[in-house]
Amino acid sequence: MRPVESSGNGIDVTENVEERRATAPVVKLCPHNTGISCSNCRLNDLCLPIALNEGEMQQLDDIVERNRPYKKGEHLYRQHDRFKSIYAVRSGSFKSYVLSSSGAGRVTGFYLPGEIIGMDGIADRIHANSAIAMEHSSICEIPFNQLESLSLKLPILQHNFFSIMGAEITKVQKVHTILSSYSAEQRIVSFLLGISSRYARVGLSPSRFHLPMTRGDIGEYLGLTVETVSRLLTALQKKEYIEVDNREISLLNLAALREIVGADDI
Amino acid sequence: MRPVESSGNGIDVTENVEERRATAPVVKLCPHNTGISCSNCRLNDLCLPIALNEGEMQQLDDIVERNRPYKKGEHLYRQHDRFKSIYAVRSGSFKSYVLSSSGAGRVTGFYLPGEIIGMDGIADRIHANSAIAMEHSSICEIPFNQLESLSLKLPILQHNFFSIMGAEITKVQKVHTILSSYSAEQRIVSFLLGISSRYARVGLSPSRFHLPMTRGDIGEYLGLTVETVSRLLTALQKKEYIEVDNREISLLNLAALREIVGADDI
DNA sequence: CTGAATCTTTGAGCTATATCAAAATAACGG
DNA sequence: CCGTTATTTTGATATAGCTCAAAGATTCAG
Repeated sequence: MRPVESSGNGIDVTENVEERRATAPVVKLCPHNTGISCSNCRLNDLCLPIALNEGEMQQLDDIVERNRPYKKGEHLYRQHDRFKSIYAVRSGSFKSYVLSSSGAGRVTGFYLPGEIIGMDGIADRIHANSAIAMEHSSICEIPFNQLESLSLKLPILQHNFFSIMGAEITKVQKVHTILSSYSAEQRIVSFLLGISSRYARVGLSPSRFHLPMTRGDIGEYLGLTVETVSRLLTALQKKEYIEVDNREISLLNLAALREIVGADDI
Repeated sequence: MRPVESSGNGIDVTENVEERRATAPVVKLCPHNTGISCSNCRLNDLCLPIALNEGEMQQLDDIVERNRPYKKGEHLYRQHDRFKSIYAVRSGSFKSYVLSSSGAGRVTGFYLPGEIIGMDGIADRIHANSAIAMEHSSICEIPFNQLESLSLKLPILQHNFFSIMGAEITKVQKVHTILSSYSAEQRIVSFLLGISSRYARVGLSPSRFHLPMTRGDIGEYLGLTVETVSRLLTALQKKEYIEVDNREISLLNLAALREIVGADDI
């Protein structure tokens, strides 16, 4: 009944990554591996190094720190920590969240492979969020001061980083629109379509994927309760727009889903 | 009954700016004036030129274009326009918004003096929003390509712009939290406190200010209806936490307002 | 200054989503 | 493998904020 093995043990995720890879060339490397470098990273054409030549990429490579993998539940940084680095997700996934004084945390973002996390600390050198691994994950740490220095020497790198920050602004603004004007159903669908295209970006299937986050996380992120998230996933399944098997999601009727959010979404 | 003249004619705003100036040194210059330069701009210590020396500021000045003022309702740029520049608001105010295919626009941001608008186009070189003057306003246009080039030469400028973009990310993420977890009352109060501190930043009174936007704009921004915005402003007035006279707002009980949003806000 | 258009307020009722409760399922540490 | 804990689902009920409606106030063009 379960079509794809769940990622419980933190290793099979890696296998899924290769297994579900769609179009991009497959490089046979464990993505958690620390022996990797930017030039042989399968994500280098959608990360900081885009369009850098070999020599430039080498210079970037020299400042990147590839730490040990993070276990599920480990923090990358915590709210109010001094900001030191930004991080590129190499494998696995993270969520960022804030704790309100009233106790309850609110999820502010999800970060999938090829995405940059930590930019919430750039402005005032203090992280505004906490970031935690949702599964066994690995990252490339890029010390920000060194990135700034290198960006002065490599115009393309500076340009790329401006673009990455700009994309983050656009992405968060999009969420603003979703939260301020979409119904619960539209939020969920928009979320699923967003995850889908983010997986597609790194060569994974856009129509069949594993959600690394809980229903509760999704609810916090979208401003809904767990119950509403659960009910709506069930309802969408009943309509045969999606298939839900715990955290495995299949998008069965893309056209209908796009219709729900109104075509200008994602 | 009306303590401060409304900004209907687009000129008295300027007068209010000087009149309500609190602590920063007053430079007697019409803020709409085009003869201004970064070095004598009263906003230069909270805009792009922070910490630049005279020579550096001159170089920045050389790429800044100071166009004619914008009349209320004029567009600075429109959704899908080619991205060319970012803009620093020198006086007046703008709002950014997106149009959904379903017709209704949604306000995505408000931009007050000393703030930068237009970063929504950096990532893919197409503006994701439209931007429109909410009153008679003037801006400094900074062509982005030239800003990038100059940033390679002036480390402090590069640093400042990274910080400004980082601040935009943090600001929009904050709105995410507000929309996903605050009640209507908390949203309104948070909004008022936010406007207050943004005015304070440019030396205006934090406790008494003019709202340049309509109730409808506020509602779209906060994911509420006009009616709810209106009702809640009335209710807050009834509690004597604020005083409302059309678009003139006085914050009467800061402590109570902060209590409502839960202390960790703003 | 005048009339039209826009914005704001207020009321009455409705509904989408929250809340509360509890059972069913899955994940996890030992 | 097993008991515990966390997550997910489902149901019943409550309510915050929406919708519809209409009057009042303000702004704006001419």
